[in-house]
Amino acid sequence: MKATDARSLHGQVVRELGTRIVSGELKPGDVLPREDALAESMQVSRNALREALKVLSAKGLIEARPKTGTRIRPRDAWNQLDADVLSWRCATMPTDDFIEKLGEMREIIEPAAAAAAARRRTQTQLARIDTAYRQMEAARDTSEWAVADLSFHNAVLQATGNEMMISLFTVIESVLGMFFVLSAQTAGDFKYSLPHHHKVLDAIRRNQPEVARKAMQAMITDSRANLEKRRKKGVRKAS
Amino acid sequence: MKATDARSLHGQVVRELGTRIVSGELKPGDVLPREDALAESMQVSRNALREALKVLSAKGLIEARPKTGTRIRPRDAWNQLDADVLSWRCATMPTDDFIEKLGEMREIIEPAAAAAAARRRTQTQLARIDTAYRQMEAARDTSEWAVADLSFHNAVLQATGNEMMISLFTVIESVLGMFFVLSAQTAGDFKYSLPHHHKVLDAIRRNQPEVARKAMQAMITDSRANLEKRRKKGVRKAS
DNA sequence: TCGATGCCTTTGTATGATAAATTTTGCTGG
DNA sequence: CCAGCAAAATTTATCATACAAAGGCATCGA
Repeated sequence: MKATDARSLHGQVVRELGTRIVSGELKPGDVLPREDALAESMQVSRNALREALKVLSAKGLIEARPKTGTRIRPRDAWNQLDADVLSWRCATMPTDDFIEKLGEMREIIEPAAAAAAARRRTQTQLARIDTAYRQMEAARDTSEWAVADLSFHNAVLQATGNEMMISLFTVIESVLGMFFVLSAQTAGDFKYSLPHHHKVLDAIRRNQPEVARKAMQAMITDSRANLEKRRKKGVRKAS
Repeated sequence: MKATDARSLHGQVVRELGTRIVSGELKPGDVLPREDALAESMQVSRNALREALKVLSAKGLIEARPKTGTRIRPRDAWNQLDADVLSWRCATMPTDDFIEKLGEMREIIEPAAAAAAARRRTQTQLARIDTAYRQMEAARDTSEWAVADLSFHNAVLQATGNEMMISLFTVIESVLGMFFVLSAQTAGDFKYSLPHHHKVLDAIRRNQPEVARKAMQAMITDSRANLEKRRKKGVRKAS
């Protein structure tokens, strides 16, 4: 769940090349310069560069072969659910299209997760969701709200007990991240979704899967509509 | 989507250490031997080892810090949707619990994907699904059926046009892989799910999202029941 | 024209050395 | 005896260089 360490040198190289690829500055099919040349141009040893290339290769962004060189792989080979890839996309390409897709993913994942959580949550897991909810209640600004909100949705995913579901938190994280950015300007009633969260919490507490699913579904539908509204109001080049 | 190349040396190291970690032979919290010692014990250079460690680190399996050493991260930090991690789990830990979770994921993803595909598929994408269906029809043995089945479900995911959905194909791949292994013994009517697939194809062709969703849902429910049945019949230690 | 063989470029692997970071230890002063 | 700071030791991080292997390209021959 943790992004690659940006402090280390090869971490910086990963981030640099990764963003260049994801942003489209380096297109699929392009071949990178030779390793020693690229290493020199980035002011790192070939060794550090190679470690970075291996990481990018693990994310499906590139592929290296002797003699042929290292080339960018097609977009559908990328590990689109990787935490770094998602964050790089969010950082460089907040197109309407991408936001829409993120919302779609969320709408698939979270209601199902809420239902599963209502079915199988342990006492401890419920307590964690409850704690997050209270922190949302107590939040005094958008920043506090943001971390509490993330905690809430993370706790719901945790309560499913399905580790693959939990790994999908990276997607939810991206969605909420975009939302917070876009709603930072209109800092008015940032707690408006509290009732929705309460319904979800309550349904999970009472072990009512279908109620939890519907409540979560309603919350997300509302959230997407809200996002759409703010996006239209906000400053944008293309109409 | 492609697993790490096992031909290269560091690829072998990744696989070796990865399976040892995922299988539980190396437990979370354990610290690996020092890099030079580990490199020597695995008969590779420290360089190749480090590249492997970086890849495992990118998958969230390990974390390295100076002086402290390299240690196995807790399971919920692992990138459970990574193609390699999934395949290593399938190879070493086909517990009932894990199969159940895979089925749950599939039941969440595929109906939603079918609905989205029915809504947005292009002509070309539909053609690809159709082609896969015909290959399933024409399959003469379980092996041919397996590749065609994978093609079909992959084509449906592709037709959603959502790249994150497409990346989830790794999960479906794992589920079907397990299914094929378990159903290899009873090679009787391997085409029994053909009508289900036809309904899905038809609904997607006619742009009927809810019909497609229900058809896919029915297919998966049936598939899970079937898997459960075979699993009980099969040779197992624990009842 | 086709095919095989040798060369050449690029990634893959190995080795040794130095830097940086962090924990531990030990020293000093109160 | 304890607190706090400084030095040391250990481990990863980075660098530099050399050689091996693989894959394409050209050349040469039939």
